Amino acid sequence: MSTPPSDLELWFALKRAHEVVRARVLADVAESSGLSEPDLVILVQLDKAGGRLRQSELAAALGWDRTRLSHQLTRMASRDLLTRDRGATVTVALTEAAHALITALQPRLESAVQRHFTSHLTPAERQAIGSALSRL
Amino acid sequence: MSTPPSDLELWFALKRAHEVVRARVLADVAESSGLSEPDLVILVQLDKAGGRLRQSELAAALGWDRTRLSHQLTRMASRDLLTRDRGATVTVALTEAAHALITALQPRLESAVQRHFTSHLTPAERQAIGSALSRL
DNA sequence: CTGCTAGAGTTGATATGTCAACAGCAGGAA
DNA sequence: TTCCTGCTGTTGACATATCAACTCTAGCAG
Repeated sequence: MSTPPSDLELWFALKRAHEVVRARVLADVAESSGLSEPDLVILVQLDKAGGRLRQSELAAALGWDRTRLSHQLTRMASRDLLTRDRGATVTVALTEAAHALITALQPRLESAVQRHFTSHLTPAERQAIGSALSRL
Repeated sequence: MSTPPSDLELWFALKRAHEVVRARVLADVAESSGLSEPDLVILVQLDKAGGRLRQSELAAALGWDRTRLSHQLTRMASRDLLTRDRGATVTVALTEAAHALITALQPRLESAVQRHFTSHLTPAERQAIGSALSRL
């Protein structure tokens, strides 16, 4: 019934909602694993790819730039979450420990996302959001 | 036609879309004003409130915690974008320069948001996203 | 008055994100 | 060969985000 949101209001609403959901999901993840958001997305991506990827492929899959990824991988390698094999190109691989961690974590992550995000959507909203996001 | 996205995929899609749109809008804003994202949201909020707010009200309006806001305001005050008047409580006010800046910037910001975000949505998607976001 | 408590802000340490500059290397063109 | 050029990755500087610990002040109970 209230006036429909302006473009700007819609944008700020998206930012706000994203921040809120992100904070809640990450709080769950951090509590059960000690992993941060960048840790998480990198481990999930590597796991999905079978445990190893060329660094540039990882960057492309995530949509990250080289610098950001390089810094993050340096920090993660220092915590023994992954290894870097340098050749003409660099290959990143999960460690045993990280593989076990991410395997155990996935179910919790899915339930957290469902609890804090998708469960609040109607089927129509879910469909609309899915199609809109895939287009952006 | 492809399988509908899982909860997790929908979540990662939201994160990715948010990052992409954010980067494009901010690139436009930064080019025309030199302002960063936190600069922008704070200036917009202050401007909307008439140019001054108690620091705690600003934090509540943005959904930011005290620490984050305090650090950010310190950096912005050092660039003469705002002033802090301390009494029993702290009042934050736009400077002349910042008010002029944000006034001139609003039209560009709206067009950037429209160009990079809302113009890609169908009316139905827009409606669904608006209602879903307001609920989260 | 003393002491307690809650709210508001600040500070310092550390993690993360962004930018510009650089290094190394492969594949050609000259 | 030498010299480009593009691709990949690193580094250092700085901006931003997060966390824990701290100060300060206003109330308020005893």
